[in-house]
Amino acid sequence: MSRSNPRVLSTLERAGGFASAQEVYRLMQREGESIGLTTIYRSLQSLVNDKIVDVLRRDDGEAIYRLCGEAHHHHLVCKSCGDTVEIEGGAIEKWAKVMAEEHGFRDIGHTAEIFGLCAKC
Amino acid sequence: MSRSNPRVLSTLERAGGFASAQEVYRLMQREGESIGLTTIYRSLQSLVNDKIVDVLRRDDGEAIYRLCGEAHHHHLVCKSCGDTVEIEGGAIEKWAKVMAEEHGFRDIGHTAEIFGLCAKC
DNA sequence: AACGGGAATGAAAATCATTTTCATTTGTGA
DNA sequence: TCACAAATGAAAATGATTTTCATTCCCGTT
Ligand SMILES: [Zn+2]
Ligand SMILES: [Zn+2]
Ligand SMILES: [Zn+2]
Ligand SMILES: [Zn+2]
Repeated sequence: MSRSNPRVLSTLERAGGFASAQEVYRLMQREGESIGLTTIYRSLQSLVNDKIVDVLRRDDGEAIYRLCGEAHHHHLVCKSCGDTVEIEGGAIEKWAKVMAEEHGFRDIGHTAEIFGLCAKC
Repeated sequence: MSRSNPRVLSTLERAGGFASAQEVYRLMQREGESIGLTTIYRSLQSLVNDKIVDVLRRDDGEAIYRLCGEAHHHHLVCKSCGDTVEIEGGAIEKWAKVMAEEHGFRDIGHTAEIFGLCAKC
């Protein structure tokens, strides 16, 4: 596998930590950086593998990459404008544990996302 | 706009109420039905507009259409053998609603999955 | 410095779901 | 029967993502 090109991560940060591969590409072009789209896809994929960014899907199916902090959290995402709020899992954390025990599962993780329309949309 | 071709809805039901457009197409072909892919996309879109089916996204970005009224549930998946258990959302359902309200989001949906190692693995 | 091999890069082609175009067929009411 | 709108689907277009593959870059060794 390949390692992430640092300029890609840097651009994702500059984009507000939330963008599609195509958007990162256009942004870098606009700023005069010379890079291939392929490298952007590869770098983002590598960042996902390393759990440095999350990947979600827009309503239209395009993948959006989001820089994630260390702390475990969940997302509230606007279906229309892509605005994202990091939220606490609250009751989910216990729910996951209880459900897993109940069915004999161990070594668990979980994902939970909420999608909807934000106040502006 | 166009109205939904009834054979498409019937096929989606027969598929367990959960399939992509391409899967509906392949299923109808296998059963000897003559229909164009375009009509399937149009019909599914129309069913979505009429709120007869939901549309979600697979991890790979492909749209999957789900008959509304299918019981809402979540999954507990084994990372190793792929075994899957359908589970109730429990506290999650209220969590999603509360979190959304708190941030001014409306018209929401959510996803939540737990993954781990099952008893056999 | 010259060499060599593996990693990184990116242009171009391939893939694949979905949408658009547009010519043809079908249904329906006057 | 006629006219006309809606429905259909083949084919082309679109657009994101992946694959291919030749070239370039990096780095340690001779
Ligand atoms: Zn919004
Ligand atoms: Zn959590
Ligand atoms: Zn298992
Ligand atoms: Zn739920």
